[in-house]
Amino acid sequence: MTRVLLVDDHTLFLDGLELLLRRFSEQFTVAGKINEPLKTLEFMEDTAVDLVLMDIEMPGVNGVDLMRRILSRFPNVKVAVVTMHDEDQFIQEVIAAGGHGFLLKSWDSEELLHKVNSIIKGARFFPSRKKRTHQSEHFSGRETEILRLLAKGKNSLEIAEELFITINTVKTHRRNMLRKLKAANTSQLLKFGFDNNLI
Amino acid sequence: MTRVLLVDDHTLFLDGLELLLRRFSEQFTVAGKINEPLKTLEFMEDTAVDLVLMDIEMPGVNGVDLMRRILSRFPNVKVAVVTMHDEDQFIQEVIAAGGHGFLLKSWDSEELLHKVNSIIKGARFFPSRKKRTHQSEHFSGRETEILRLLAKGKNSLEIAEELFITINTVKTHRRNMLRKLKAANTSQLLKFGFDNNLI
DNA sequence: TCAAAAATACCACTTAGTAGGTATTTTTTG
DNA sequence: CAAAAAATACCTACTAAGTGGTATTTTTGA
Repeated sequence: MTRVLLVDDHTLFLDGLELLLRRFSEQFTVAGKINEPLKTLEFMEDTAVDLVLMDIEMPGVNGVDLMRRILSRFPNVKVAVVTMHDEDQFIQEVIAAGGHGFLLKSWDSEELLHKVNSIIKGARFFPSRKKRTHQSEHFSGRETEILRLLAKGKNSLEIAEELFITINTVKTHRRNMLRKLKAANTSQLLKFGFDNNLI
Repeated sequence: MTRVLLVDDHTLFLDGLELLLRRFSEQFTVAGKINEPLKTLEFMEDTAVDLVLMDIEMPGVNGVDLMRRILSRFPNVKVAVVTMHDEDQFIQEVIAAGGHGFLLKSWDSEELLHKVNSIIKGARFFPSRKKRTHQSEHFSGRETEILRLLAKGKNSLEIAEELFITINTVKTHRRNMLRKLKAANTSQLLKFGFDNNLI
């Protein structure tokens, strides 16, 4: 018997997952459904669970951070993310935080349940990174740094002064980022940055 | 007895809403759950429904357009949107399309069910626009529309062509947005848009 | 109905960004 | 160590963005 704790700011997600777990398998009990992510640890102090399924994009809460705290306080609990978007940045962070899986809300019931089962049995599941490598060669450290300053609204000259380099260098970095993304302008670059949580 | 049709690309949403409707009220039957939005009309030709609850942000499908087609073919059916984001742009479009309500997935079960009940009884429900005026200061509908196109990486000329206005007008709108935000460039504007869920 | 807000439009000018090429130095890594 | 990747830098030319001013028409809300 696997006791599952569901954490999401969306009631519908909580209900949906509960129904899914109950309908397709006798193996699971829903130990709790938590609407306010910050109360997760508090709940777990009182109630034993084997698996936490949590969203990662929740208002006012850093999902990865919460996951880290859960794993640090309860090292034997398995924690998997169930989320809307399969963004590489998140996936990497969840792996780094020691999470046990990265599942997508868009999957059908069967696939979702199959992955959850694998995780219970000790497997870890993460989407392959193929998307990222074919989507873009990734940005270097300096490039990402400049991207973040762009997102703050700085222009090339301001960035140059802040990084103690010339405006020529900043322009070269910007051009290289645009080329890598096949983007025509900074707006597309910023959208990529926001979507992939680089900013 | 109200026959409800659920339309969403996310299985979890379909299951969640079904559970919600069944648990809290005897009044509803789920006439169908549709995972592929394009098959909605086909389904409705065969099966009578009283209320359609549909997502509006679905890949490859224009939700507002689908709503329009449903209402045009079945004028007596009530159609409400249930979605993640309460973007004013969408709300206005749904109102214009003749929809009966705009509900948020983030609401708790009680609130959601209450609104659905009101809609069944003939009410129409849309989030007040107060939030917009206080949240995003003062961007007009047209301004927000242009902001979204900017976030897609379009330049002024492309936006002008898409909206059938001149580039001068686009530039005026952009200038007005920058002025309202006291922003010096489009990057700051985009950051504001992303941070405030306008994009 | 009437004033305010929004949407539309044009001109002239300055500044910043984009595109192409090229090249050196530093750092990383197999 | 040697090759590859990253960071640095400069040049020219062209394009798009941003600034300031002004004005008309349309829509909205009290």
